[in-house]
Amino acid sequence: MSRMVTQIISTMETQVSNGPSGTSLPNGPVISTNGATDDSKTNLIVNYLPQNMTQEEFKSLFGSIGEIESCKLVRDKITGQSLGYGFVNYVDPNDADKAINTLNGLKLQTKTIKVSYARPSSASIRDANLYVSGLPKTMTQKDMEQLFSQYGRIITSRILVDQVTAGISRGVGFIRFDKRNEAEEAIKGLNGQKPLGAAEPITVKFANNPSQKTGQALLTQLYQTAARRYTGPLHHQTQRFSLIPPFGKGPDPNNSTKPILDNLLNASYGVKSSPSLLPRFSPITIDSMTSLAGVNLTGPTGAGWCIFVYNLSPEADESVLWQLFGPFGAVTNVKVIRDFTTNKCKGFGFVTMTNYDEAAMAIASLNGYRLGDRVLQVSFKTSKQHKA
DNA sequence: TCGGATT
Repeated sequence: MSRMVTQIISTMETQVSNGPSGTSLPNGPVISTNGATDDSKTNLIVNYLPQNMTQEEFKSLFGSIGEIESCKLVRDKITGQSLGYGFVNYVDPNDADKAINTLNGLKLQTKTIKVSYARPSSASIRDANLYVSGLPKTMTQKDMEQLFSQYGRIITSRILVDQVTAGISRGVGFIRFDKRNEAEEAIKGLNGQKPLGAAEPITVKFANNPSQKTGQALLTQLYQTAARRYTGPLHHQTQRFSLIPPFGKGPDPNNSTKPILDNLLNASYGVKSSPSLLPRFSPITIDSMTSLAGVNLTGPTGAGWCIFVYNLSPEADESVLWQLFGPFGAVTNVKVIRDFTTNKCKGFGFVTMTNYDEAAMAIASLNGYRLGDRVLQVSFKTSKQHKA
């Protein structure tokens, strides 16, 4: 990769300013009487950035609004992976306001970015984000906020919803408090407790960093994107498995916009590779973010299409699922269900794929596929364990 | 023979 090595930024939600010039320019930073800069009207936090957006793309997008004093895409200290958020400090408060008005809610790939004023940097607001699971499906975001608000000021909250069933709660969500100690109190008070009228207790814990996809999921998506760019969809394995024609050829009555959106829906902004046998991955910089800005992605934006895989051997592991499903398209997650005590596979697992047609092709091809001495049963996951 | 979930 020839890309300039971007700095690895700590996981702290802090903005390190390049510092004021020391003189007060007409549109320059506001200097308070004690000499500290007041960034409250110029400094923005940007959330839900696409996983592979680069510092350069980030700066390019927000620089299109006005002069930037400093900006940072926040990355994992160890892996260098984007944590999906960043800070932009404008010179002119009017530009900060303009950025919120024009860029908040912008859809980029599968994300809808959030642009808002950043809170002043402080140690006490770090690690104040909670992950909540086991929520009753009927509980709304407002209900959840009400439950948690007794412990402090809530900055953000969210309940994750199922993409296919049009917004049914997945029973998990997030609550970010203003202060870490408020979050700690909420864990003490609510973890393992049953909300009023709920049948099951909820789990409340500190959240992981955003978008911590497995490295393998990222690699798989990169591979898919790169390979398809030059050879079209991988169908060598499809042909081995079935007589179904390769997908991606000819009109697709179910999704006529797919070719246009293909690059955006997949993991990369763009991957160029030499047309050799082994793909090389060298990200390219797109010239203008405006090409992305005009596109509104439609359809599922959530987890993807969940596939149930039955009749795996007790020894099966995640890698077999990656190998089986990866050739059909973008796989975002695989899971082998294991017995808690023996740690052996219970005979089934799940695979999540981004695109419906690829998931359908994988199912059509892999259902009935013989893996060792077993015949797999593969289908879309049902919502409940009842049979048809 | 259909989990656990990480914006």
